[in-house]
Amino acid sequence: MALRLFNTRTRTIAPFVPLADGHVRMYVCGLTPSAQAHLGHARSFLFFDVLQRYLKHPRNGWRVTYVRNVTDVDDRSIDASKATGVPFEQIVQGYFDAFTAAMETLHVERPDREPRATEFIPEILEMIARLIAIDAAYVAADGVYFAVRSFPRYGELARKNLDELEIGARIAVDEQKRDPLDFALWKFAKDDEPSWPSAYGAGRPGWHIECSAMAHKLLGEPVDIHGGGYDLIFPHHENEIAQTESLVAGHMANVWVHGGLLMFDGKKMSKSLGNFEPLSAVVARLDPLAIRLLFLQTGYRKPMNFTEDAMHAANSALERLRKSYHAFARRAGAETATDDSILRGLRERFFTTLDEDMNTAGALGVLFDVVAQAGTIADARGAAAFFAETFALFGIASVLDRAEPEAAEGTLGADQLARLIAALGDAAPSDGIAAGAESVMAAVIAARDAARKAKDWPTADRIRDVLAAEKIALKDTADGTTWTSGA
RNA sequence: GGCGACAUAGCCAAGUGGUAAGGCACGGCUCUGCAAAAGCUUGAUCCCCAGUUCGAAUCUGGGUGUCGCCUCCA
Repeated sequence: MALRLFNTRTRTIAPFVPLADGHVRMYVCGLTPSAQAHLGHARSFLFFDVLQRYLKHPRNGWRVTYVRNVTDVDDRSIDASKATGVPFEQIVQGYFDAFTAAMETLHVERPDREPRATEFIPEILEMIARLIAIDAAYVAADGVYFAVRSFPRYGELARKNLDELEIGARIAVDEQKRDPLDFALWKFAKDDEPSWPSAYGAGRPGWHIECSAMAHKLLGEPVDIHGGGYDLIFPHHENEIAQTESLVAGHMANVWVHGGLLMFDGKKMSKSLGNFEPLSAVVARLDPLAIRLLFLQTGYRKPMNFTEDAMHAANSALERLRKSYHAFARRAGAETATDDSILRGLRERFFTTLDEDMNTAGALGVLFDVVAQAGTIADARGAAAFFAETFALFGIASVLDRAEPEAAEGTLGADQLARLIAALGDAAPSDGIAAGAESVMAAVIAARDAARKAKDWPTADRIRDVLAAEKIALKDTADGTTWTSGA
């Protein structure tokens, strides 16, 4: 068994083999930082991150060149600039920095290249010139357009028919275009808009040509994998194909991979609907590793609804995996190496499951089978190593470094301390509130322990009730009693 | 209006022809003086109808519902 991937162009799952020996070239359409990034972007880039990790994993052992572009100039950022007076470069940089920081907390590895559209203006203009030369593009009053009718295979990727598209098209009819579906390669600047000079007039690149030009320049054709979200299939990727394949023989990409969209409240998370919380805020509020786990628990091609309930479930699941790993690690110290067919079987099943179109959810299920079969697994060291390996693959390895939860945690307000001291009576620390939460709680716990030793259950339980009223929970463990405050 | 995807236990979800993984929650059990924590553990015949097949959640046809694309969008 080896890796198989679903190819949007053929709509089938087929074995994935790098075109160049042992080297995978992957181009993923990245962010347009003209607004806050959201969890939907994270889901998509998280998936390609895991894919990229797996391509490099010893199981496949390929070298990967991963390019993810940045569309650092577009209508939205220019409009925002006009409205606020802030240069568009600054607006874009701000959103991009926030996005990058969030990606880092999510442990999404940085692609090898993150090219920006504005750094490839010459390449873009060269491609436009070549398209004009073969009559696939033409100059109109407000820009340069690609003539979709010049490309016979237009619509092949999205399985759309040009004539049917036009019947229901909601595109504003533009007299300057030869066909309503023609799209801009170059947009002439109005008044004082940011622009770059060109043979046709000062302007800025259209979105689609950027990716064609950057992929061509940095990776060439065909790339092994061209990816993005499902919403990019049409028109973005269709247009990229039309542009590039008008100029080069064959396909621009061997496999087209598209990630399912993230929904919120039953609707696609999107800039236009604005139905999302900024990614930077989400990442600060929720455990980024639990977010990763949550996304990996659903097939990457399926639409997925984001809910707080699912988030909580992922938190618990992640915690369970972490605990199981630590249990194996503790056992591993004492044992002599063992050959373990059960563990080997589970490991093999993990990878054959993952091989089938990156079935991370199924593979995760195998991981939980390891947890469930902990008792029958003899090779604890091997199990710990297997966890470390798979966690690294899924980008959640750092959860293994997390220490066991603090024995005592939390802060208490002065009023809370005062009430506790009052309840303690003679057992309270002599310096009262000044003693601090730790000392007061130590006294409380000592008082309860004394009562428990004396089998004075009513007193012991009363103390716990007093604490409960202050939202303080006690936990009796083999090593003593710990407490936590708050929700 | 056109094109496409999805519909599995309370919630999330894997599984594409041979008698339904897993996670979370709930209930039960173990352990605890009790509780908490921890560990173990019980639940589904797969939206509806018809068909193909020895056999279908998995294939075909018809419904119903939800979502996406057709306009910037991962």
